[in-house]
Amino acid sequence: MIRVLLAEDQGMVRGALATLLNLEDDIEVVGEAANGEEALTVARDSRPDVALLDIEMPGKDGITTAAELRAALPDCRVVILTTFGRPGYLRRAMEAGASAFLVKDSPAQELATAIRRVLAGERVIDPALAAAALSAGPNPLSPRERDVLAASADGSTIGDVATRLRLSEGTVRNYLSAAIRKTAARNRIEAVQTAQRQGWL
Amino acid sequence: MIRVLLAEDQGMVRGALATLLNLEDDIEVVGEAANGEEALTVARDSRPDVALLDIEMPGKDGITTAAELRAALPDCRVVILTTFGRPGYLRRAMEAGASAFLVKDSPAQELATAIRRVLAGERVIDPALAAAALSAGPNPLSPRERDVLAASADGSTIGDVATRLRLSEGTVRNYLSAAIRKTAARNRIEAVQTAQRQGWL
DNA sequence: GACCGGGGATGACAAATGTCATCGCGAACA
DNA sequence: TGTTCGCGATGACATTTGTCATCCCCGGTC
Repeated sequence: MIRVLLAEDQGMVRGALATLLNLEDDIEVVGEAANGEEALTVARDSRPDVALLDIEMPGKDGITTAAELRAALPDCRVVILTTFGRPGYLRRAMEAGASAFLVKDSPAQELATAIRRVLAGERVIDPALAAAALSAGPNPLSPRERDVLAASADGSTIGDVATRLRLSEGTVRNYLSAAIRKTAARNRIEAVQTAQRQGWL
Repeated sequence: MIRVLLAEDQGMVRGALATLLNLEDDIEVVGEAANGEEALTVARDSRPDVALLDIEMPGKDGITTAAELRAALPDCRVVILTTFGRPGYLRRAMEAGASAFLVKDSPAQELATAIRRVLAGERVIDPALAAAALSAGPNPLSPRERDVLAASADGSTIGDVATRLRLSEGTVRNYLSAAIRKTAARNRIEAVQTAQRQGWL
């Protein structure tokens, strides 16, 4: 039996996926979690063979969780499951040690297939997505530019961001200007959007 | 047997939910759809007792679909399923003739329960969400303010919006200013965000 | 007929944002 | 040892955005 841990914040989706997986006669869901923290503690107890991690979770996200899980349980393979097939997500997931990267758009039966293939030592990645991730290149934003852009994402004013990040307003403007240039945007709203679309935040 | 139509764009979630529902011995999924248009055509063929509609779908969204479905098949009850429990969504869903409003956060077994209760003539709504929707009041934005705010949501410049909506730049600024005031925001980014959070767009 | 309210517009003004040049500091690096 | 790069800052400047008063037109409605 393949022992699976399932981390997904939406209860209805989590329950449905668990049911789906438990119907497979070689798969058994041995733990469920609604966020990254929970996934780590549950994993330490249940010792799964594969952890299925959603990226978009409150608190600790799936990619961060993947990295910590790989460190804590090196034998446990990680399958990343996400709503958005963003190039930066894929890149970061691979760097965090994931063995597979699935988007929720794909048909349901691919989930069990991917789990089996991962356990056989394979890596499972949508070829089109892999190509997109490679052609998009790495994140061009410096860490600080990322911080500033992320802090601006909620509509905060430059003054707000400066206070929150303990920077001068001029500095914030400079970083934003650089981010806008690097994302080929016309203002920070567009910059935030392209950065998010690429998975750079 | 309760005949259910399932409309949800994410293949993996749709498949899992279908499996979950088919396990119930009084429920049968008689049709699946990945968007609103498809849901309508499938419904005309499969004549479901209940249609389960996701709001966030590409093309025709779940609420619009609900209204058209109620017109085409008056005997078919509508259950709205959504990721976001936004007050405006609930309000619009009810106005579109929905019998139930579920958020995907809630546990999986609530889905089957809700379907049975809806078929028994009940309405199923999370009380906390209902209270939020009532206390939030109706959408304060005029139709045109809504248009302009929605057109600004993607980071377009005022000039862009003016061109797209065939308005003068000054007019766009005026509408945006009004929308900012009504949403108690400090700039249009915040205005867009609160409007989206309330389900006003 | 008078009186709204919404849509659309103009002009003026203040405030916020974006751009650029320039500086200092420190760490990495060839 | 000099060079490069990221971080942080300042000042000046042009542009964009947000606010406000004021106007016109039109379709209700009292």
